[in-house]
Amino acid sequence: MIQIKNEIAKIIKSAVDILSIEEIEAMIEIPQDSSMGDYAFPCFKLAGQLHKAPPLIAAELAEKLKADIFAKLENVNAYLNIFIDKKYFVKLISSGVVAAGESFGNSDLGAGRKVIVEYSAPNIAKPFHIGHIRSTVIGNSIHLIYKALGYDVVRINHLGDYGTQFGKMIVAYRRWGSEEELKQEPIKSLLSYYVKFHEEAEKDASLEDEARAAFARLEHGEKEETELWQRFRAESLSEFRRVYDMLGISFDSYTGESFYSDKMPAVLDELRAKGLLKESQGAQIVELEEFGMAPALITKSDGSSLYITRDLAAAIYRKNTYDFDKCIYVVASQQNLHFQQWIKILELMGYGWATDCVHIPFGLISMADGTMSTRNGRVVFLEDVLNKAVEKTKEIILEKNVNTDCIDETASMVGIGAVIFNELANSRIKDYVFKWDKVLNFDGETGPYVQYTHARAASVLRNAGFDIEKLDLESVDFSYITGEAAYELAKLIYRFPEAVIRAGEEYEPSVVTRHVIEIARAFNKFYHDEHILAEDENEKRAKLLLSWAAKQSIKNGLALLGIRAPERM
RNA sequence: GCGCCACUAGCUCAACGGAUAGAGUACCUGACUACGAAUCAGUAGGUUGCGCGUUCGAAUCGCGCGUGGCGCACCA
Repeated sequence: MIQIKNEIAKIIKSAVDILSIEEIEAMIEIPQDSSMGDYAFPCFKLAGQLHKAPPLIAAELAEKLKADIFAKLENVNAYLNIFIDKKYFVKLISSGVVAAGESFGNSDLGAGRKVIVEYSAPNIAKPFHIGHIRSTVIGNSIHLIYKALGYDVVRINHLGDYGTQFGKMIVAYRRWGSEEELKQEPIKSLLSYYVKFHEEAEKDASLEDEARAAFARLEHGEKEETELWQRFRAESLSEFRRVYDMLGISFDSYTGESFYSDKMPAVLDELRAKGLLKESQGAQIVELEEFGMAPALITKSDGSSLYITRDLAAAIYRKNTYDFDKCIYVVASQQNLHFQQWIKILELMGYGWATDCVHIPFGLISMADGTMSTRNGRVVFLEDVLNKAVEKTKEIILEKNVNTDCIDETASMVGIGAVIFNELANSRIKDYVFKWDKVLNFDGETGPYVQYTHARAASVLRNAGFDIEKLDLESVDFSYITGEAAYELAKLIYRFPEAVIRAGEEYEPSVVTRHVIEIARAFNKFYHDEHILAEDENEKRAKLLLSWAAKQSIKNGLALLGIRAPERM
């Protein structure tokens, strides 16, 4: 599809040749109010070199520039306001979407480049709770966005399947657990043992030492501990898979922390050989004071490993295995310091590719009565949230008497879509408090609103018997698209690919979410203001094509968020 | 104490250093005899936490302060 900004930049450059096309393009903006043009070029920066007042420059440009794609040029103060020929614009977007179809919004920016996205990474033997939704859903969307940008993407679920917590679990199971319980309700039982452990550890601190010892034995490969750990791991994984299936999420690799346990000695040797390791209070550390950071603890005084050690091993392993161009870690902002230390250590080890590793943090989800905590059982299970959302959707469908023969599937699409959409609607860095009425709200800027818009467009196209395959594009007369609402919709569709690129650059799925909302809102206004199934065949054909383009854009946008778009709901 | 992050309408949030700071929600009001009312439209709502600076121009950049969150050695 033709890049209008680039076209404008070329035309401006031909008149004032003091900036590069890229610089001009970066200066071109989109006015908030479309009465000030489809695009605008502020002339302040030219003033110095041209020795003229900005408004004068703008006026001269408005006078001087001529091109077929311009309907009108105006100058308001220092701005050159550019109005694109509507017919040209609408034709451009409609044919662009038709040509691209399912891949409208995609590009080849990342062709030939490999990206790893690490996300979700729940702790085995703990329930999958609402706090895990962020990494899971944000990471999944980032992977989809990078894929759309043409990158070769590898999805890794770095399971939290190792560490002292398993020592705790083993101790707790031995003391208070039973084979019987574990068989019947594996996750709930494991959670109760974990909670019990922390209750008891409050009274008896020696339990913590016992847990560390149990983990040390696990790390040494002792049979009994290993068997228990494997048991816990298998039970948890099958539970996680159930939730991933509901969300429609999968991974290329489930190599968690335990996978790297046998790769750590080599890392330790390397750190030692490079003179980075230092003993302190019986533990091995890397001193980072000169970089303004607390020292990083590499191994505990009992010799067992820590999180950061495994992350170092994992990064090196991944570089060797995948030779990535970029490795994206979608992990909570609480771990900012950890990632700063970790990346600094990789740098100190002499790995230039350390800068290709990026931590993408996100804010905290808390409960109204405090931080979410597995230890004291104050959690909301993600599966319960998804089920409730589906249930509520089903009630609404039945109430509205929707014409669909697959109520359950639609309810699942919309209910789960609502939860995902809600999660991806805001900037990922924002903290928020979990509230049932918020996650179950289907009015306003929500997933169901966007999906409804898609279904509505589908309905009009269905009623008209519109078939894009049989449409002769040349026969469509876009001069029938005259309304302001139609034109605003066309502009938003045109800009969808730019939103995808920006979302990728900023690792920010909400950029796509918001753009999809904008398209949906514009379509609804268009739908309301104008009669699509017009008497005049030519008018109808043009409007149907625009509707089809809107529907396709919404569908593609939702797909990048990991949400399906129903034909009816 | 030190570090990182956040702070915009009653609430939840937008806004490539650019024009009169925008949506949703809640309150009030209007529109289903055209294609789906899970919709659309209107009224009202602001000293962008505070101060100083940089700039032709600051919600946005810098410095200082305030409030809140998170982190800071054997958890992950």
